[in-house]
Amino acid sequence: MLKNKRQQQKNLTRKHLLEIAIKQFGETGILATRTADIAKHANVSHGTVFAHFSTQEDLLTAAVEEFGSQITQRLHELIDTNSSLSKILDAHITGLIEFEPFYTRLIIERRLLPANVTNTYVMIQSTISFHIGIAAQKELDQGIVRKLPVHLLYNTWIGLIHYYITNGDLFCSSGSVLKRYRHELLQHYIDLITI
Amino acid sequence: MLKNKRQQQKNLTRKHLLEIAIKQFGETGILATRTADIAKHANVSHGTVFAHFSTQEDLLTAAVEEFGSQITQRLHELIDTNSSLSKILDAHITGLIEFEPFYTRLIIERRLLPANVTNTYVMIQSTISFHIGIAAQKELDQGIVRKLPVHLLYNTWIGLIHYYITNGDLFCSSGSVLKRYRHELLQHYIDLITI
DNA sequence: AAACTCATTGACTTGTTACTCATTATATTT
DNA sequence: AAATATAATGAGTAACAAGTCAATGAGTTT
Repeated sequence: MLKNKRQQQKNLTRKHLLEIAIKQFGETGILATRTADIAKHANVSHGTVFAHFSTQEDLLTAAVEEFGSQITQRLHELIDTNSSLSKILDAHITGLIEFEPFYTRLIIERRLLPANVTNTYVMIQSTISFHIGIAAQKELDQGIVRKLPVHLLYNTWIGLIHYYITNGDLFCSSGSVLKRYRHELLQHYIDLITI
Repeated sequence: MLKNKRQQQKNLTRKHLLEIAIKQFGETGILATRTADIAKHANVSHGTVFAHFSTQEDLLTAAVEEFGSQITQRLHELIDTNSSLSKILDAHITGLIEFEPFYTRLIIERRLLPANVTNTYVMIQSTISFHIGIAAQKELDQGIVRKLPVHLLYNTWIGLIHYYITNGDLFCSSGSVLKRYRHELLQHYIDLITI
């Protein structure tokens, strides 16, 4: 399949547009990025964008889904199912750091974006919540972790991480908030939930 | 001062515009609310908006500042300085609930708004962080609360609350997330931090 | 190699919205 | 009461950005 030059080229352009879109969304913000910006950075004409995606929303949806499958795949690779909770949380942060620019924009802007973006957001969260849930329950049974509802343990962790990400401008003027605070946050959270 | 009819009227219109703006921002979203919407709901012409505020950003800034002083004043009224940490957190939620629509939009959209909005945001957070800090330290000294850095105790609380607010669409389809989860969240947080 | 297909182009159209300004009506001053 | 000042009006302007489409030229088919 795709042996013919035209199809290959078209497919390549599409992939390239998505790649550039993800990059631009991360740098400029999702809502603030214009279709013309993406075209320019991808070295194609403005019209080409609409030859591949019928509307801006289509492009956005495709980019978010592409991002979603990339990050969930990476998280799956990073997480060892039999690890301790602490190791899983550490892997979680490692994964987020690799995708930090876009991930940051996604959690900041999600509520202002088309509804279908939420599907991807939920998928990403489910990926990690599943593993955290299992590890937390295990350590809870072993008496390592305090007796608290698993979903609240999870929400507390995500809440803390997202709080630092969404307020990254206040926590550090430039650079990655996650890199800077990962150890402090992980240590604090573990201290908090262990008996 | 302001004895003359014209000045009174002008001042009244200005206050009314701010009031309507805050209401509309809460209902429609801050970025999604157009100057024409505010004019319409305030029953004034579109031009009148610009007779009072030279730009949309000016209006936004004034509205956010007005909101900030209202909510911080109310929080001060609600918080009893000598209360337990639990009571202070409860008062905090009570205060947020009274201003929930706008507060929700503010924490969702803050990063996309003009920089000066952040000043008000920080002021609101400082108000509550001050009281929580004192109460937490007190209970920490009394051995009621686990030995953890106060700023992390605070960030965990705010992170949890903000997580529920910003993901309100996922936690409950309509109505106030804070009303629905206040007891669960407060109970969980107290369980988490007490020895 | 001629006919045809289609990815790409970029100037153009359309819709939106912040902001302007000459005009009007009403209050204040002389 | 006449002259003046100004709050409010709303039709009009300008800028921006998404989306369109006839033209182009390279690739594919016959």
